[in-house]
This record gives sequence, C-alpha cells and structure tokens, in this order.
Amino acid sequence: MKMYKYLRNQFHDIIKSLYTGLTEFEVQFDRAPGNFEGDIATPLAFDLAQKLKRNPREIALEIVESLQLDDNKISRTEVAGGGFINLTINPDWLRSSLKAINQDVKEFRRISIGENKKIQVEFVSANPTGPLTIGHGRQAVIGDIISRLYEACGYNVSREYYFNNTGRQMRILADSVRLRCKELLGEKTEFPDNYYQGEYIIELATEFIEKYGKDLPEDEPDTFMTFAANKIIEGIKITLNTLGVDFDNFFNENSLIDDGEVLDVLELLQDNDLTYKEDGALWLKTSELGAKQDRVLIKSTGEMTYRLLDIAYHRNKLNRDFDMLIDIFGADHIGTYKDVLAGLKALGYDIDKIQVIIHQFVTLTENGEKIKMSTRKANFVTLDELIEEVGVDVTRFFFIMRSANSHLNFDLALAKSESDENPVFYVQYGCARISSILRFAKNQGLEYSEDIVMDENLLAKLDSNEELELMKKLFEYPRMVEKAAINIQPHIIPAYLIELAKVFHPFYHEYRVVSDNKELSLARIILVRAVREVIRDGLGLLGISAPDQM
RNA sequence: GCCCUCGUAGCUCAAAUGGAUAGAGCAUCGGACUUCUAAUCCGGAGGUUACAGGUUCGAUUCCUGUCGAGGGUACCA
Repeated sequence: MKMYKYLRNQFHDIIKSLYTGLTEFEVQFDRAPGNFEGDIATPLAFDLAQKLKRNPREIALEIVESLQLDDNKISRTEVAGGGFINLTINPDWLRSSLKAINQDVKEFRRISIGENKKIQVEFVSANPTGPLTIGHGRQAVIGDIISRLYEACGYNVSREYYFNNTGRQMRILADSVRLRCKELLGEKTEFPDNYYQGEYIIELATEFIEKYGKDLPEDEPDTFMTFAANKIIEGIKITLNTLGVDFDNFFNENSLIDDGEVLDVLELLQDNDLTYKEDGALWLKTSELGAKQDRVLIKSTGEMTYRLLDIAYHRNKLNRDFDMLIDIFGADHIGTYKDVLAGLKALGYDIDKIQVIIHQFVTLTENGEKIKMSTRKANFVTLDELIEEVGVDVTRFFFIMRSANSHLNFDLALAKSESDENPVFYVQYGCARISSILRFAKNQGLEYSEDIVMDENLLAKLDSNEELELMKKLFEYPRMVEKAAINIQPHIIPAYLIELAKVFHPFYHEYRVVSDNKELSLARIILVRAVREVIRDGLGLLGISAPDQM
C-alpha cells in the first residue's frame, strides 16, 4: 500500500464525514520540518478554517480525534503550531517497504495514473540545416526523460520529431551547398552572409561532388536540398542515438503539403471566416482570437509561413487519437505557439489536450566568456562535441538537473576539467559503493536472498536514526516519480537521487554493513541493496548508467 | 515601445498547487583513511529571497510599480 495514497484516503474520508457540506478540498502533505516531532505534515486545517470560518487549531484537533489511522502504519499523530497535523511513520511500516523494493523496485514505484492512456511527446524538431547544438541537447534530454517518466506512470508514450524540411531555410541550405561546390571546383563565388557558414557545408559539398560528379546540376536546387537534408538528418539521428534518445516517429513537414493537409486547414480557416487578404498576403485574424495582432499565413510571395504549417501539423496530431500531447519548445517559440493554439481552438479542437513546455536557453561559457550559438554562423559548439568532451552521463544529468524554465549556465571548462564536481558522480558513487559492499559480503558468505528479506526479526534490527532516515527517503520515491510526471518537472528526479545519496554516504561512514554480528549484517545488506535498487531505477529513468564500480 | 521567462549565500542552483526557523553543491576555513571504495564523511562561516508597496492566519511563491538579465515581436523558423 502506497503511503500517500493511504493517508489521502484516510483524511478524505474523515473530512467528508466531519464536515458534510464540504465538497472541494485538497489534502496536501509535506515533510515535517526537522525541529518538530513527526515525519509528514499537513496544513489542511488552515485550508478548512478558511472555508468553515473557524479556528484552524480546533479543526486540526477535531480531525486528529476522529482519525483512526492504523497504528502499524502511523504510530503518532499530533497537532502542532497553529494547526499543522504531524504524523510519525511506524518504523515497521518503513521496514516493510524494504521487502517491496528488494523484490521489485519497478512495482514499488509503479503509478497507474496513465493506464490505457496514449500520450505523445514532440521534441527536438530542429531544422535539418546543420548538426544539433547544445541547446537542442537540452531539449532532447528533457523530452526523453519526460517520456520515460510518463512511461513509468503507465502511459503509452510516443516520441516524435518534426522535421521542418521545407521553406526558405532549406533553399538557403541547398544554395549554400551549391556555392561551396563551385568553390571546391575552383570557381570564384560570392558567399552571402546569411548563408550557412559552417564547416560542415564544405564537407557536404565534397560528398556531393563525389556522388554527382563535377558537372553540377545547377538548375536542380532540389537535388542539392534533398542530398544535404538527408545527410544532415542522418547525422542528427546518430547524435540522438549516442545520447540515448530514441524516437518512435520522424514526421516530415513536406508530407503535410504533399498529402494536401495544409490546403485542408487553409480551407477550413477560410470557411470559418478567420482569414482575409491584404497587401497580397493571406492573414489569420489572430487578433480576434485573443492575440495582439494578426499573423500572416501565406506570404505575398506565395510561400506558407511556419504558423500555417504548424497549425496543420498539430491538427494532424490531434486527429491521431492521443489523450495528451506534450510539446517541448525552446524560448524562441514563446511568441508563436499561442497563435497556433488559437487557430486550432477556433477550428473547434480541444487544445486543453496540448501541454506546452518552454525551456530557457543554454548559455555556454568557457573561461568566463560567453559563446554565442547560432547554426547559421559558424561559431557553435555541437552536441557531438559536448558529448565527446564530457560523456553521455554528465551531459544528460547536467541538462536535466535544472528546471526547464530556468536559464542553464553550462560552463564548458568546468564540465571538461573538473567533472568530478558534478553531482552525477556523487549518485553513481553510491551505487558503486553498495555493489562493492555486497561483493565483500558475499566473500564473507553473507548474501541477499528472497528468504532473508521476509524475516521480520532480521529487519527489526534496523533501528538507528540513520537507518530510519534512509528508509524514509526510500519510501518517498514513488511520490517523487509521480510528482515529476504530473507537474512535468523532470528535474525533481536528479534532486531526489542526490538527496538519497546524501543520506546514504553518512550512514556508510557511521556504520559497518558487514560485521561480526551476522543478523545485523544481513539486515543492513537488505537496506543498502534497497538503496541501490532505487538509485539504479532512478538513474534508469534519467537514462544514466549505474556502475557497479568506479 | 509591447509581450514572455527570470532575479534566492561570493559562484551555479533547490524549495509542486501560498505553509512552520529559505536548503544543497562549488569556492573558503578546520578536522577524519592499519577495518566493506576518501569520486566519501564531520564541523565552521556565508541571506533584508533585486527594490518599493499590496492581498492574508501565513508570501521566495499571488497582484501592482521600479531597476536589471535573457528571449520574442508587426510577410524567418
């Protein structure tokens, strides 16, 4: 029985029976502060006090009096301060969780909120105009871990990458390659500033000549475009694979055009009187949909804008029968996604299904100097280069340990030279250390087994403060996974794992696991093995390795 | 100009929906390896949560204004 589920049910029942008029209330739980007796606290009496117009302390006392919590689970209940209710967990209940964790940690942390629900996460979706940058890396990791968290909560998750493989930037890409080809063949050219300057364009040009020969198909820009896009997409997929990010579907923008879906949307928008013509362009009446100004759908050149294509794309996604869609965008999309949602809403689609996560940019610094990243200019550091320098584990951990809407400061020099400062090693070290202990124990003839974990008398040996603290921390794990998923805040997981390691390492220094006392040794083996199970599982959710030795 | 995100210890960041005395890491100072991994641990110091108001039992969190950083912005994506 999950701790918080049990408590929530108990409190709900008692409040309903005590205050029959109340229908809407929430029971929230926090960890009790260290200076008060108790492990879990709830301020719900304050909430009720407001609704009932009564003294919070009186209400808290009333609730505590009527509450009939199982002594085997909660050993003490008290009212503290102006009306907080503090609960102390019975150590036996804590110890019982060690069985569950050791037997099957995935079952222990299993949350069934997503049973039979389908969800799609769209992320990265970088244009195929160059290698992935560090900014894309952050998004790749955030999206992947959000997907893993939802899977952990029982959802059926589909990861999708949307390739903007049409439009102006693709034509510039094609022409950049064409010009570099001519240079390679000895011709003098003017290479415009707004073309893609990166070294990789020259490599593409070299490969292009190898394939198509020196007689360039200059009147076939599509040949250059298709060649370059395919090569770049291939590279992007390799990079993502290296980072441990796998997609279920790659969706190409041009398919929306080829299948006529964009025209369908356009027709729908026009039929609903949501558009008008002006200055040779077709405008969407976004100002009537709550936005500041109207936006162009089709430019006077006849070219479709991103907004139109993105409305069509999201319509396509909504028609695919998902219960929820999560979009992960960089801060540069903050101004546009609202127009897209407004357009969809005007067409009658349920946009509440769409959750948009905006993440702030990564600031890359080296030796105190900011490095400005831009694909078009040549001075970016690629994701490949970063992974090469610091490794997959550090890259992933670094990108996920900050909340998405906080600017991420990535100090390259620090990541490269002093990677031991990175907390990922702190967590991994806990895992390696426990494996080492278990190896040592095995040599002494002491080993974990299904039989000993069922022995209540053995587990009862675990009664020191440090051991109980460790168990309390383990007990919180399922709630952390749920919290991270529901709030779409994946950084909660690394923060939790650091906390767990932070409780484990002092325990290790204070007590020997393997000692002359055989029973106590076995009990502690059960405990540290449970810690390792949770760390391993948590690192697994982050896609980070859990080494048995370091 | 307008819109969005943000401003917390010297630095990088936590603190779910408003909860009790705002927490970590790094850096700094002082300690701990003949015993299961010192990539570790123990202790000290470090704060008017940018600033000024407001809302209430209670504000880092919500509202208003000022200052500062990043992003978007009127036919790029």
